[in-house]
Amino acid sequence: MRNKVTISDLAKRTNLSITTVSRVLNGKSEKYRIGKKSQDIIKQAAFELNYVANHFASTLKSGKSSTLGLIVPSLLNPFFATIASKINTEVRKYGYTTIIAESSGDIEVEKTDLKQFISKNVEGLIIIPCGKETHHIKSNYDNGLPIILLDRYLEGSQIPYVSSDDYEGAYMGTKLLIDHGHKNITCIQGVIDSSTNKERVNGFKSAMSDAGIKNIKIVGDAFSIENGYLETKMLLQNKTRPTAIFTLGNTIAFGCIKALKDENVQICDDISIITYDDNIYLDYLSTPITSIAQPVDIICKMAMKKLMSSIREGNKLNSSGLILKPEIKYRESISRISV
Amino acid sequence: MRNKVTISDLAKRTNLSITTVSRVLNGKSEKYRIGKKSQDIIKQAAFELNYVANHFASTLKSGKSSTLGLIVPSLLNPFFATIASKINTEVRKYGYTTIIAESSGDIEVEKTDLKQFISKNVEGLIIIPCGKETHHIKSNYDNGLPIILLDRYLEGSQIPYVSSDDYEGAYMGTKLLIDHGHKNITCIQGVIDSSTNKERVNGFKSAMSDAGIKNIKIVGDAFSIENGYLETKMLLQNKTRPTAIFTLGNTIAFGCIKALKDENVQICDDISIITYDDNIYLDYLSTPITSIAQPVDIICKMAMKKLMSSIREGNKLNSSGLILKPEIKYRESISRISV
DNA sequence: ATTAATAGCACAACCGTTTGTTCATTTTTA
DNA sequence: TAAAAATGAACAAACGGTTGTGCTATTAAT
Repeated sequence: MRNKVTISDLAKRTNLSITTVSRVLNGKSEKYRIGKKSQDIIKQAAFELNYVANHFASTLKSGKSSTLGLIVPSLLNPFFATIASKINTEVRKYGYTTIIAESSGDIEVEKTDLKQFISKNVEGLIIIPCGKETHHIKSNYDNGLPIILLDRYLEGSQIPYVSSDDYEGAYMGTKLLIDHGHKNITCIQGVIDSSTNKERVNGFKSAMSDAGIKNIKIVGDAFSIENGYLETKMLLQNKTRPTAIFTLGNTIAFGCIKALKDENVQICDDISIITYDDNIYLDYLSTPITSIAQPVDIICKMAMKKLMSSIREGNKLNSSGLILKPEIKYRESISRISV
Repeated sequence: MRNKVTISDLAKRTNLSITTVSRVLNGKSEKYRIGKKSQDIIKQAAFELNYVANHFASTLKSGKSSTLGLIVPSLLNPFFATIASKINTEVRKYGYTTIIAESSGDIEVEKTDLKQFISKNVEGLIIIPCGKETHHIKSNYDNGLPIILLDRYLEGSQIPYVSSDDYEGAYMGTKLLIDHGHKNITCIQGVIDSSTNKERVNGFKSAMSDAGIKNIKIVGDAFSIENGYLETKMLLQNKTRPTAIFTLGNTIAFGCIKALKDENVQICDDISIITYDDNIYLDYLSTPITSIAQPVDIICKMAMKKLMSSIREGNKLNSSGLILKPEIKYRESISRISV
């Protein structure tokens, strides 16, 4: 089996002590006054032997793992994959490493993942929670582990989060539809328990009420293609079809689009569509779909900034949420209808 | 700061030795004849204190990290994100954990990632190599670390891989175009150095030659939307446009589609398209694009099977490649033209 | 009633680092 | 020139587990 070169190999080779080698390699030569010559010898040897410190040993001793844990529902969803990727590159800038886990939307898996992360001494956690259960997260947060929630927050948990203003976004989207003359709008929602969904639904409702529209229809229960597909299929059975559909997530949107296609309903011409969450592929569709885009990039950067400062300065993250403004990506899926 | 409960906390609490606690918690009670009563006491205590073994300490001692490293070019590309997700869930079944790194297509990053993985004692590596450089990987492989390449292989490296038959796939795709009467076909390729690309290009060429077509046009140099976009734009400038385009990757395809749209060229009617790599979104396009789909699921499962057996039995992976058959996903982007 | 076997558990070394402290030299200061 | 300060490097104790081996009480065998 492979035999890794250890710090003591370097010590032997250079005729210096393990201590000295460690210090040089950790950039503490100054602090401990290691001679320039010794430094060079050690560095050279480390290079020649291609030495890489055993991460476990150093972490065990120092307690610093330089590792952050990220839990996302699924990488299959491009929205989350994008977040994972951005967080990943962002983390790298700080000299940290990310370990990624997928909860598959299963709270039990999320708990297991969390435990694994803890056992790996992660210094901080970025979580897109998949349920409304908060205890497993909260207990670690209360214990002093820096944690930040992304995209969704956990009600009443006091755990800091960064997300965009889902209420506002949904309000904007709905208003856009209304301003185009739509009154008969159906909203296809995602996981009912999620904060994200709740906010969006509220935004939708408010916009409708504010416009004096009484008939508020909300259907669905999952952020999935299937949900979008099924609900749309059912919608199309109704005697009076809606003139517009607001899907609260891009997977839902794609399911909806599929159903519309199945039934030969023209997007925009027959039914207008707007969806929450942008997705690059929305642009390539037969009819490009207008969307409410979250500033994913900023969200990730902000989250990392907060998290890292908490880790570095050891100050507890203030439990407030940071909410960014979403924006509309105008495309061609909304028609203007006259009453 | 959070103070984790350690094994010695359990020992104290149960009035048993650290040794005994460790053995019980590791399921070695039988082997070391620990009394039933002690077992219960220990398990109970562990449960109550929510004990999680320090992963670093145990790995350090045992050498077994139960961790696999996965390096993909980028999670932004749904194809790779899918692989990451599948590998991730597959690995979980084996009781292992995956750590994911993105090389961003940068060989230097790939090297750094690799080093990090090594320092984390990964027991095995799954890599989608981004370049043609092989040394950093090969040296670890030769050292006895189980490594398996996915999707692409490294020429002359003898490192085992699992991929689909790119030559065959490209041949099939090209033939499909030819069978529909196309002769003037342009192929937009990806990274020229990659094995994947080479095989596909060869498959394309062979199919063309076999059909007696002399005029073989190949352009492009990256698996990116931009490359697809730019090359297509240029193609459209030519006096005689091709009647069909074969894009060698789905990102390229999307770039191509965008360009076509820009120039108001109708897919299928004006120019036929087929692309390598399936993508769920290909189905939602104005004209659904026919593709050569790799059996991603099987590829991931096979790779894991090989890798795990090598890790478990300690037998060196035989350096052969496993090549699976791709298949055509028929959609609506190819027109039949008469000569 | 002895001795041998077995059950039940603890000792202590070790995994590869980090780090407070100590020790020996050399240089500076008075 | 003796004492103080600065320089350069090593000792040894952790970190939190794992594991070969040894020790003591029972129980079984003779």
